[in-house]
This record gives sequence, structure tokens and C-alpha cells, in this order.
Amino acid sequence: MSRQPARPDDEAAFLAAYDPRDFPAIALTVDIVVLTMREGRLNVLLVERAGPPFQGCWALPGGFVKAGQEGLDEAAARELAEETGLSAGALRRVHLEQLGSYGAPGRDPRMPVVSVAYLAFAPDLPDPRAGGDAARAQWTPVVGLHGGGTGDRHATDRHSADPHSTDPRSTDPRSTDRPATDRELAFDHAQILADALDRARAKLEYTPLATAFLAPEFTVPELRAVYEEIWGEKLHPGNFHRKVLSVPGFVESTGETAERGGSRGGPRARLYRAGDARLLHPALLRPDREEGVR
Amino acid sequence: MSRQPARPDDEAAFLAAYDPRDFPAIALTVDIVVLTMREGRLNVLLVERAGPPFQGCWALPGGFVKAGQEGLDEAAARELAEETGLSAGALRRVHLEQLGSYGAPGRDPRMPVVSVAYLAFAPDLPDPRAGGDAARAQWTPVVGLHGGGTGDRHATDRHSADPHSTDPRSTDPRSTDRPATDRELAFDHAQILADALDRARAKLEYTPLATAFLAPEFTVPELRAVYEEIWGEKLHPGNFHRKVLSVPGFVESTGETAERGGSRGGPRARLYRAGDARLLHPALLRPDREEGVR
DNA sequence: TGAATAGTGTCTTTGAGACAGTATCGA
DNA sequence: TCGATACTGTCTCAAAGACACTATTCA
Repeated sequence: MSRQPARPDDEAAFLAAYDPRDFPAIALTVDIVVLTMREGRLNVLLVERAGPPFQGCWALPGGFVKAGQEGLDEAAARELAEETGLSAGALRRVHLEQLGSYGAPGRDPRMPVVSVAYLAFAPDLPDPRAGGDAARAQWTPVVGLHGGGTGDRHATDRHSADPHSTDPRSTDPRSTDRPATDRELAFDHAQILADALDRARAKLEYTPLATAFLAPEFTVPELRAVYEEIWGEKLHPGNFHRKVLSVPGFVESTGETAERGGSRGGPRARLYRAGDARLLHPALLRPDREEGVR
Repeated sequence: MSRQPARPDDEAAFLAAYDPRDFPAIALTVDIVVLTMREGRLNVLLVERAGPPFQGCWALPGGFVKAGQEGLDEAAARELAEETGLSAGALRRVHLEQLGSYGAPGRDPRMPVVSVAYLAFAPDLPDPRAGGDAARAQWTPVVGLHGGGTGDRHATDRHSADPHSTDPRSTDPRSTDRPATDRELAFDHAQILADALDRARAKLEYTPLATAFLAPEFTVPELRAVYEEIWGEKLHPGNFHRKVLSVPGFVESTGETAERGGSRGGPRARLYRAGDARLLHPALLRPDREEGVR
């Protein structure tokens, strides 16, 4: 980075040599795709935009980076805390990672804005409070949402916005009082959400992060439900169970069993905690991505 | 993104409501880790900084994003073309993907600068020309470089700079005339390079991108040499050969054979082209990451 | 009591890796 | 001629998936 336009000897000279026409003002934001499980369904946190552009549209929570005062990870953590109203303690159980940056020209009709997108995995969280500048905030089932669906499981390297994709300004998805579902997302947030889901699906293969969606103690069937919901397909219960227990460091037994059996019958399952593995070896690969994925 | 500090009805109102103390000026750059193979070794393109800070230091090539005029991918492609002097045609054979964004406070001593890092895989390229504001530009073997080495193969999610890492200003690695090797890199570029190498090592497992380092026609032993150099370990020639040919879409035969055999004897190898697969199924997993990677 | 589920055993198939062997080339 | 290498064959082992089975729980 930081090739400068001239060769200043100090900051004053640098600023003098700086030509704002070469580098017009640019704004930097962080947007967060917060995923959680509610009633067995994958949900994403959305906020309703109180002002233009895209007034009345739903969007990913986020905000401006306080340049010079915080790093990108810090900014994302701050926004996450503000939007969810979570305590620092509760936030420690949330997984937060950088997803990628989006900077297609015109993605924000007002001015050049580059957004650094983050991805968060959270256990079942309380209903969000509507933050200052958001009209409403709510958990929204991912299914049926634009950018939801099963997604292109094999898409790669979509970290940056595709300049050929639909210009968000060419449609006007705002409306007055529809729920978050069945709504287009503001800006290029549908693309960000789609990329986030791709990343989440891949992460479940190689990391134990599925446990981040569950309470500190959980059963293997609960863990399997997370995989089934995010991957969008049923898994073989017996093989899944054996597989999870065979991967070193994935889960560790508490010695306890769940209070009740399954809702539709069956024995009470044993309880586990997340293990200390950060990567799964061997990985839990998704069942046959249809052959011919060339 | 783009939660605004107030609720303006148009751009004028937005600018009026904008408090520069809340969102001080921030600069956005792209930096590129261009990897290529030269004489069997993995090389990275570095430029010598002509001005402060870090004057005389080697750094990754990059530059400011022309806000509003180009997307991030475009900016990276433009910088790549400028620094390597490659034609548009030659650039089509180069793989370019976003690596992540780095924005730790103080990473640039002059002002808040966030850098979007890109990763490029290129076949053997000619010597770079020194760009306008770089004193020199040269290919540098990755081995022995800070951030080179075998790297932490299991590090994940290091997309953003670690605020706890060494402040680049606390050392003064500049000097007068040492080669690029044995030099600290400017800013947090050692971290970016390390992350890039981690990404490259992982990409070789799941994608056929190793072919991006080779000429359009190549032999299986040449392909194996790429894997061995980037992974830093010898592979079993026989098993590697069978594996490559068994993965659908990885390589396709040209029917020809190489002009000469190996430099130290042996039969002439058959020639292949890159296939149409974008993901490898099954993957070419690295040999035993030592057990106990928890 | 019946249906659904937790968890285990076992068999088959696939793929990774070790090893050996043959043919071909450079020096 | 010798040594190195390309490539193939074969064996073993690990892991994934299909299937079957028992035990336990809810309704």
C-alpha cells in the first residue's frame, strides 16, 4: 500500500502534494452478516433503513469506520455490539471474521463507499433493539431472502462486487410495510449475503464453527441440525454421529445427557462441549456436490 | 454499509450532517502479492520505496484506489499491469483474487490508510520495470523473506491486521543498498505476504490454480514442482502423477511429449493443458499436517 | 403399543500412500 | 553404461457411505 502520489518529506509536504482530484473522498464502512439459529432455521440480522437511499429497504447492519481510532476488526465488533445490544461477555461466544471488501463504483449512489464485510456466527440471540439510525432491526429467515437459497456452492473468489451485476439503483425495491422477507436488500447486500452463505457452508466443512450456533452444551443431533440447515440437505444420522466423535478435538463429552429425548420420541442424547480443535482433521465434507463441477 | 450519521434527504443534506471529526479522512489503497515461479523458486514482486515513510524499504506494489472511477478488482488489475508492464493479453493468463483488507490503526504513520490486498498467480514473467514512484522493482525469492518461510499452515482468518502485532514504526528497517532479501518489508506487508502464502498453499489443494504458474502446455513433473515449491515438501512422484490424471478436469492431454527428458535423464514427459475444472474433486490434500492441530 | 430417534456394528467402495517394477532418456 | 526419471501396477490402510440393528423415549 501507501505508494504516495509524490515524494513528500513529511506530512505537511505530503498533504501539499496531495491532489484531491486524483483521490477524491472515499468513505469506508463495515457491514456484518450476523447468522444465528432460531427455531431451527438460519436467520440473518437485518435493519430497515430510516433514510435514503433505499429508505424503507432492509439492509445489513453496519456503519462507518472511525478512521485512525479503530481497526477493521474493532469496528466490526463495535457495530456488532451496538446492533445486537450484546454484552462483551456474550460477544465472546460469537465468531467474527472478515469476509471481503466490496467497492464497485456506484454501489452507493451518494458517494464512493467501500465496505469491508464481516461474517458472524452467533448462538440464539435475543431480539435486537432498533439502533439509532435504523427504523427497525429484526432476525430474518435466510430462506426465501434474495441472496439466500442454496446458493452457488462452488462459487469462489467473489470477495468483491461484480461490476456486471445488476445496478442496485436500476430497481427500486423500497416499499412501505412489507416484512424483511420477500424484499430486495439495499445496495449490493444481496451479493454480500450470498458470499457470506458460501463462506459459511465451506467453513462448516473444515472448522468446528457449527458449534458457535449452539449453547455451550449441545447434543450431536443438535449439531447435525445446524449442518443440515446451513448445507440445505439431510445427513445420515448414524454416520454423522460416528464421524463427529471420531474427529479429534471437535467435541468433548460432558458425561451428562439431555433432559428430554427427541420431540417425537427417542432416547435422551448425550451432551457435549466444543473441543479445542480449530480445524477439523479429517474434514466433514459435504455429500456429493453433483459430479461434473468443472 | 452506509448507515449515515443522520437522515439526510439528499446529498447536500448528507454532507451538511457529516461531521469530519466522526469520520476523518481515510485513504484506500490496493496492494498486490504477485507470485511467480522463476528458476524453480517461488518469487514475489517487490518495489523499493523512493520516499518516506520506510524510504529505501521494500514493499508490495500497490497504489491508491481512484475512488468512484474504478472498482477494487479493477484497481488491482490496473496496478498489476502498471507494475509488471504486462499487456492485457498476458494479464488474462494471470489469476487475481482478493485476499483481504488491512486497517490496523497506525499501520501507516502518515494518516489512516486501509489497504485491500490482492493475490496474483502468474507464469514466469519478464523483469519488472521500475514504476514512476518506485526506485526499483524486482522479483524476490520468497524463501528467507520476512513473511516467507513455511508459514503457519493452520492460521485462519488473518485477513485483517492484528492490532497486537509489532508496530511497524517501532523498528526502522530502512537501509541503503541491501537486496530485497534479508530485509524487513514496509508497513504490515510481511503480514500480508504471510497471509498470501497461506492462501496460496490452501488454494493449491482445492483448485487447479497451480497451472497458472506454468506455460500453457506443461508436464506432470513440472506441475509437481510447483506444488513442492509452494508447499515446501517433496511429493511422491508416482502417486502425484496418478492423482493428477484421476481428478476430472484438472489437466487434459495434448497428445504431445516434451522435447527433452529430465535434465538429469529419464524419458520425455507427456504434455498437458489446464482442464476446465475450477475446483478439484477430490482435492489434492497436503501430506500430513502433523497430527494434533487442534 | 407404536413410531421416531440415539447410538453402534458391519460391509462395501473409494481414495491415499507405500513400494516395486519397467521403459526411456541424458551424460 | 549408469543413474535418474516417467509412468504403471499392486498392496495396505483409512475413511465415507449404505444398511441393519438395539435400546430408549414420546405420544
